[in-house]
Amino acid sequence: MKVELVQWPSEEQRLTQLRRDEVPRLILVPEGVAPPLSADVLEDWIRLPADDDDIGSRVRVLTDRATGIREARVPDLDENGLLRVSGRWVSLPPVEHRLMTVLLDRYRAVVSREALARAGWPDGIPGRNVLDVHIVRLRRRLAPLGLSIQTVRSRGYLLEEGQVEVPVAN
Amino acid sequence: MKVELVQWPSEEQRLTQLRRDEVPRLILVPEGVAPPLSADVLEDWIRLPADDDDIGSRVRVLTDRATGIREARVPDLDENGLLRVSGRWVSLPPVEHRLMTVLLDRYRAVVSREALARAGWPDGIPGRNVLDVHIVRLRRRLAPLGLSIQTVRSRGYLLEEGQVEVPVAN
DNA sequence: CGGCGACCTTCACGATGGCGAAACAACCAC
DNA sequence: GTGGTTGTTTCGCCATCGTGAAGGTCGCCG
Repeated sequence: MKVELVQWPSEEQRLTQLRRDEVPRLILVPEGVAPPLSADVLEDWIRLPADDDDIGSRVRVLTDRATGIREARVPDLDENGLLRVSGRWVSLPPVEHRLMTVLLDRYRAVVSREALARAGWPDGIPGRNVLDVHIVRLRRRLAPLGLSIQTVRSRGYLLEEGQVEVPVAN
Repeated sequence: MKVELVQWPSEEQRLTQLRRDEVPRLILVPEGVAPPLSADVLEDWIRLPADDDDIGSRVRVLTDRATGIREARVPDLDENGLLRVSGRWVSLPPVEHRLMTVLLDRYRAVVSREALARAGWPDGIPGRNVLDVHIVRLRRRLAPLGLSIQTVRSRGYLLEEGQVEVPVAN
């Protein structure tokens, strides 16, 4: 995502526009002029005259933030079992495809084992342990995509992006 | 919330600590030294020598962001025992789930031990010590989320955000 | 002011059960 | 055959929860 450079205060109107459009922007503030203050994380400013490297550093941070926000989106699963997330993809076999459909419907929320069992095996679940095994397999398949399935003990499972829950010592 | 000023690169270790503790910080970068880059919205840097007003401006923005994030920390407990606070979450086992429900109902207010005991064990409390033990466990689980349970001696317990050390006046 | 007792904190231990994961076998598609 | 998918068995870890016990802190009372 491109970062816009804004002259201050001469381009104030353009700044207003960029803020409304949620475009990342770096404001160039001449000596002796007060910078416009905003808590917006997509906005930054720098005092002129400034080193090109310093401008580059701030632009880079703004870019990272913008792409970070952009990539916080829900993964996409099509009817053929192709799961796409941030450019990469994997193909899911039938059972895991059905499981993943439910997990995505309740993205970041808990899905009970019963619901998963019904989705994965509409004609009745074959064994008691099958679900566990398929969760393990699904986990391995999702890991390269930055997705992870968290266990919520005695309640079910939860699909979210990457991070691992902090273990607590007892 | 206080913004910490960090010398770079001499105070690198302190910076690591502040990042982990999610303390807002402004990094002071001498001439000719590359600033540390981070997309963290609670971090900013400024090139030395810097005008006091410019430092003040950046500190202020960081303060605004920190308080904004802090205020967004409204704990949310769902029916599955999932406790969410500002993006992060932990799953609470049945007993702690019931205890937490009462503590959240009376957020920032004192809840008596009797009320907690009734909520946690509707069929009668099994032992005299059980509640204490579960409070300890709940405390450890909440700490990573920035929540803490305070003891009000002979009155009960109180749930609030992040523990603050308050010295006793004499 | 010193000590007692109530209240609170924390650890360690064992029982129980949920869950993870490897290994194996059967099956199917190409 | 070769490789991918699915179900089963089996072993064992570890989270949860109650219990006992060892301090620690604080208020109150003699």
